[in-house]
Amino acid sequence: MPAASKPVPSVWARTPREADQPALSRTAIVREAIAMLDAEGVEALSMRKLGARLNAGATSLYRHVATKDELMELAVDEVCGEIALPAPGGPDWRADVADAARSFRATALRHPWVAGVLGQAGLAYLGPNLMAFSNNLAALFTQTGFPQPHGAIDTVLSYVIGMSTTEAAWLTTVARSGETEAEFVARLMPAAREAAAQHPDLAGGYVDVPDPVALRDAKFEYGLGVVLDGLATRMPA
Amino acid sequence: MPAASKPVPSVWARTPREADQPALSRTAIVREAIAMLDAEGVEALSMRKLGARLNAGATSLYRHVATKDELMELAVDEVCGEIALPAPGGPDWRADVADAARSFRATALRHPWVAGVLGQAGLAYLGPNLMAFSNNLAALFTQTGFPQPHGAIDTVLSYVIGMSTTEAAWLTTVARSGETEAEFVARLMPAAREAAAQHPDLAGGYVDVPDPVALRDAKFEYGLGVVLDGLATRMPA
DNA sequence: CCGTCATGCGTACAGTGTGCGCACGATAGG
DNA sequence: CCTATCGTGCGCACACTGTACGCATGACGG
Repeated sequence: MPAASKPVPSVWARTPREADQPALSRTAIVREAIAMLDAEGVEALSMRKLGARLNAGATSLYRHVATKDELMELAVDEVCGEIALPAPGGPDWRADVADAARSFRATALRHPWVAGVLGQAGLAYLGPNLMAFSNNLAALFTQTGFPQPHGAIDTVLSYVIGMSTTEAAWLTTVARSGETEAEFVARLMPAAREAAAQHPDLAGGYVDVPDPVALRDAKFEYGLGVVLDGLATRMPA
Repeated sequence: MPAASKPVPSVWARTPREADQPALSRTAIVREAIAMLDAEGVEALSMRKLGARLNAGATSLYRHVATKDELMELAVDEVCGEIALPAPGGPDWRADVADAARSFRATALRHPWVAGVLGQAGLAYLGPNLMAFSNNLAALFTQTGFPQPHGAIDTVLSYVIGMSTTEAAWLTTVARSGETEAEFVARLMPAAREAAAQHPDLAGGYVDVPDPVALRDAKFEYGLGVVLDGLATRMPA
């Protein structure tokens, strides 16, 4: 019988589809992709592994998602939905912009892959949540009569994306080491100091840090203050 | 004769190694890798294609380079060597920092892959040229008695990296379209305007741009001015 | 009851990074 | 001069990637 060449041992033993599973859906796929990205980073996400986590084959995902790049775009936008948007028109534009920036950083650090992907994609991602964030930032400036709102948006966004990308990359490296951030810093310090010996003006950056998290927070706040001060000088009285 | 099973048709017909070729070397590999990255972007670089361009097999490269990641690190640092470093201690720290920032942006746009790779790697890249650039920036601040030089460095770097990454991603998208930047902008404008209809505060950003290159230059200069102004308020008189 | 259709999956293809071991030319030691 | 060693390049192989194609299955509307 040529039918015996089929890999199925018997037609009668077929499992009649596990219908209790919520089946595949675009939102479920995106949700699980984000979970994988958060846990293992961007290069650990493959369509096969993602399918396996959803009790599905790799190619089944393509019924709901055109391509892996599209999936990444959806994941990025989904994560951007976590950014808190301050209500525009408040009395203190400075505080509102700062809150938006902090919220962006916080979600970028919660999902350490998103800043890098977002930066590399540039303006190609036009998802609703990302657009809403940009628009919110714009509203914060326009509604207070800022002269060049688009320059202000790009300036704030560039600073925040640049800082968050660098920070997220650092956190990824730390996470891969399996140590706490403080341990990792302590272990790297001698090598860094030796490398900085050739570059005396950098040496001041390699002092002992008792609380690396607080230091990163302070660095971000410092730069944010610088940017906002610079913008404040361009705000008419 | 079992020797006939060898793929070599005859031992006597063997080419005696083309010794005129400059042979493989780490610097030649890195140089050619940069050329490929500039021409076709980061996802078009494969060890096999790179080997082929050097008249070599893929695995031959591994005699000179431990891994592809290491090759990328070498390429990034090599490119960072193109950044012009202003002499520290000049009378106008503002102009010097601005020159360093402009030079960084210029090389990042000449090699549109480098900003993204650099951002994603964070502080993991400690090549000499990158260290020299950081140190130069540090020297520009320390030698003028700036109070928090490391905060200033991180602020400027974050802004410049963020802006350059976004710009480079945009340029990559434009290049892949095969059109000029002006054509590409014109073609995208209707879609962008329609998308911005839902986001009225963004609408002002989608006006006709006669000269996109000049507009990007102006945007960069605006943000750079903002950052430097913010830093200037922290400089003691 | 019988198409039609959306959905999942098995197979396959071209391509990736890279470990392994062999073959070769040059070079040094007897 | 012969021989042992060594650096270099390469062929092969492995595990893995994204994704195109076509079939099987069950749900659903006529």
